[in-house]
Amino acid sequence: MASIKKDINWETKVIELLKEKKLSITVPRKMIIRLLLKEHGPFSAEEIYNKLPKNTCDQVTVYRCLNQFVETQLVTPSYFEKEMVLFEFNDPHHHHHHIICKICKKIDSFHDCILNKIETSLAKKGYKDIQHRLEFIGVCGACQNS
Amino acid sequence: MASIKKDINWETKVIELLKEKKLSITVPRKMIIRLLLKEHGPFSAEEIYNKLPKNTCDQVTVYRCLNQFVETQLVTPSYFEKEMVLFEFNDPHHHHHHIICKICKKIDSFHDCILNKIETSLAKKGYKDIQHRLEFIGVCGACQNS
DNA sequence: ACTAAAAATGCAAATGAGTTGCAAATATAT
DNA sequence: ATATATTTGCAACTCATTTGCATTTTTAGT
Repeated sequence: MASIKKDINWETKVIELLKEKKLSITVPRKMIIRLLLKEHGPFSAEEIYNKLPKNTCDQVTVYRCLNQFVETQLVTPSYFEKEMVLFEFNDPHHHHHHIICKICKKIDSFHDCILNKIETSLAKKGYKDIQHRLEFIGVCGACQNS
Repeated sequence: MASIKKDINWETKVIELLKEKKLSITVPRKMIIRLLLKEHGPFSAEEIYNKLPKNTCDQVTVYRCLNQFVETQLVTPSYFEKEMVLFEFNDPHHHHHHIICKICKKIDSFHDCILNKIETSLAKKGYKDIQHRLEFIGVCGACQNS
């Protein structure tokens, strides 16, 4: 009973999100968004595909959906390394960043957002040899009228 | 005369850098480092290959060299998008970050390094709809003794 | 609801940046 | 100068992601 109710709530929430972004409501889209809401990644496209119930959809569909979600900013991609794009639900109320271990590749996240504060907080967590990558993405003056 | 002298200086500087990183001195390595010192990227592996004088080396060698340079931190990679890794000489005295235009993909760089300051400075430069990606890379506690 | 038009999906095939194996060439150390 | 180790070129390969097209599902209009 409780779980049915809970699923109905997920369904409603997910449909709302898709409508907000003007994306049509399809089974694969709903399943992927629900997964990303329930489990907090970041996950690769392949991990997402594997986490979906068998026969939910083709792997190609996962790629297509994720691309659309990124375009509509429903989902945020992180580019840690070559061939390592990880996706996460984009919740503006839980803005955060990640740290990846160079060796074991485990990813941890933190909610600080000023660089020096961050480095201190990461050092306290036991990380050594910390580097960072900071990239901004925007629309330049020249492209604003096109 | 002046240009020969200048080239000799480049040669010396480049050899010094390679030795510092304990990399053997080869023609392709020297050429790639010299290019990255002379022109400030960031450049893709392909761009680098094309900028090298014809027949300097194979494209595979460019990939191999760049990977070694990244490993030894002689060069810094930026991951703006999937399949878009850009390389730059890593000069600790000119620490900076980039902004890419979502539309035209032109890359600009800036030297501020506190997030709010940065966003203000980018807005002054005329960018709109600014997002950022900040990732940290380090060695976690568990991996420090392995 | 019913139907036509639009959009999304599955499958198979293609793409393409980056990697790998191996023999030949080059660099390093003694 | 010679032996050993490293790097390079070439060709073939890999593998995540994309694309084309026929089929299915969704949406919007009546």
